[in-house]
Amino acid sequence: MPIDHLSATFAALADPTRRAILGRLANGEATVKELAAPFPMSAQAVGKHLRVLERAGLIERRRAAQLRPSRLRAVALKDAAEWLDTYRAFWDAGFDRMEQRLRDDG
Amino acid sequence: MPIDHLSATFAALADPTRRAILGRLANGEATVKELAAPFPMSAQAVGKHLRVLERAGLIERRRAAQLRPSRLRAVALKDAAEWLDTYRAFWDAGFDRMEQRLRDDG
DNA sequence: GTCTTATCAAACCAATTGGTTTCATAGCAT
DNA sequence: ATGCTATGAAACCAATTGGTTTGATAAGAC
Repeated sequence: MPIDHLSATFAALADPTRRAILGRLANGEATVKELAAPFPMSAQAVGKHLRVLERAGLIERRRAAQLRPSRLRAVALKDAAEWLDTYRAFWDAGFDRMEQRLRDDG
Repeated sequence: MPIDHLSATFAALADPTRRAILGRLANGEATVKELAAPFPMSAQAVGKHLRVLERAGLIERRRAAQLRPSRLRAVALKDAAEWLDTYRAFWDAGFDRMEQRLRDDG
């Protein structure tokens, strides 16, 4: 298990089910059962995905009666986005290597 | 193994060694041995990381004598960055849920 | 030609992942 | 009280991961 925050974030995003869950939570809170509905898997499996997302800081969960609604913590995506942003200049200008960029700038 | 491109990309980025390799390649081509030097692991282990990066489209490799220099393909990060960008508005404005954002906009 | 270097490939291993099933528990409904 | 519903927890399993070691191969160096 990766101990650094960035690795945990990217690992959490490396699963289409988890990305879909985040997409659903962008519309607001949802319970485990609601989140599981679209997927061909048990609610327990979705519960495991939620735990991965929670450990990565990407969601928060609260207690409401016997329900455990999750909600998005989008700010946890910030570091990942910033890491990628350091490479944006490379592909935006069609350069894959910094040396090329420096050469053409000079 | 995830078949979708986005999952493969995020999975490739979910390892600090691989992110460091990409950082090194931002300065230009490097051989397996050069890339392995900073890490406390065998060149074979780094070779495996390179294969992961290659399958994700994040690097390209060529043959030069007995060397196999790798170079960055930054454009392969574009989709991942765009996925994250769809959430940027959430944390930029301090909102974690779209419903809040819509409510405040209205 | 022989040696050395750089790399890949394969076998192996422990730990992790992503799913299942089963059981336990908490709380609403009747 | 009794039962149903939502969820968590644990045991289990197959596949994957990230490393190792060993052996093969390809190409430059002497």
